[in-house]
Amino acid sequence: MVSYAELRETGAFAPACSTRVVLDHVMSRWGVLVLCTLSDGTHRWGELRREVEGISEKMLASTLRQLVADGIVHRESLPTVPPHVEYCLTERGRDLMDRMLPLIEWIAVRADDIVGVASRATPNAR
Amino acid sequence: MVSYAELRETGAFAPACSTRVVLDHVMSRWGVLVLCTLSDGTHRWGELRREVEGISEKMLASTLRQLVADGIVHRESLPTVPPHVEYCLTERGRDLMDRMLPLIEWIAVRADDIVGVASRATPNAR
DNA sequence: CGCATAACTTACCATTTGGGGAGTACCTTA
DNA sequence: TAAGGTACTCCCCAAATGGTAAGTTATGCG
Repeated sequence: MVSYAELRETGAFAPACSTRVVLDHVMSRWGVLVLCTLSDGTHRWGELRREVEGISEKMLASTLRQLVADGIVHRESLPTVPPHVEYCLTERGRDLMDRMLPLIEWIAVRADDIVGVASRATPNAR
Repeated sequence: MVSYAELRETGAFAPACSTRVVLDHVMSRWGVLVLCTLSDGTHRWGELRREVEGISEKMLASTLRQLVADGIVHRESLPTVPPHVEYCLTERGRDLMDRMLPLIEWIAVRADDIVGVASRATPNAR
């Protein structure tokens, strides 16, 4: 188990480093949602479009392209007409989601509470 | 331990829900970096500005304002001249970072490999 | 014949994001 | 009296983000 401080000293968080790039891919607004959905199993394009509510075709396409290029998501195109394309996590993707899901769950459970603090804007809160 | 599928069924990931709002605050480009730095202990404004390389004053201010409003970061202003302001994680923030740091570390360790896959574009990788 | 279907891509345009730099407040020190 | 240090806020503008809608490809079906 490495600490954040140790990693920082290795230069792992410099302005244009690979860590920041991966962070941007994986923790982007739509990236997180797509990955969570895929953590549930293989999904087709159309299913992802429906399940990740609010995503546009453009963003779904570019998000998936990025995650596939990063080796986190696997794309399988079945040679049927009309085309069927399936997406699932690679082993690397499953490893990643093993770490991300606990975080997502923690957030989902407490989210109402957290934005509640904000919207009530209680000056003497806590 | 709740699963993503179960959470989804509760409506926890609908388009403008609190989960997505918190996700946006906490997993934003600068939010992650500020939180990681604070997970290392209390920091002053000027220290954060230096340690989170590349952040502008504007973004540091708005990121901190958001995290403070969400009850994740605590702000303490010391009545000295010139002013000293200290930021640290709240208990909620420490809880959050307990979940986030393993993920960050996993990413930092493998980031070179991941973007490497992208630039090499190896079709049979992993 | 021509429409439907699935998974995209492309072009255009509005909104959002975010950088730069000046402004502010306040007391201390030269 | 003037400069300086600290932690901001505000305004303007350029650049990136992302939505909408139309186009594409290939074939089965009414």
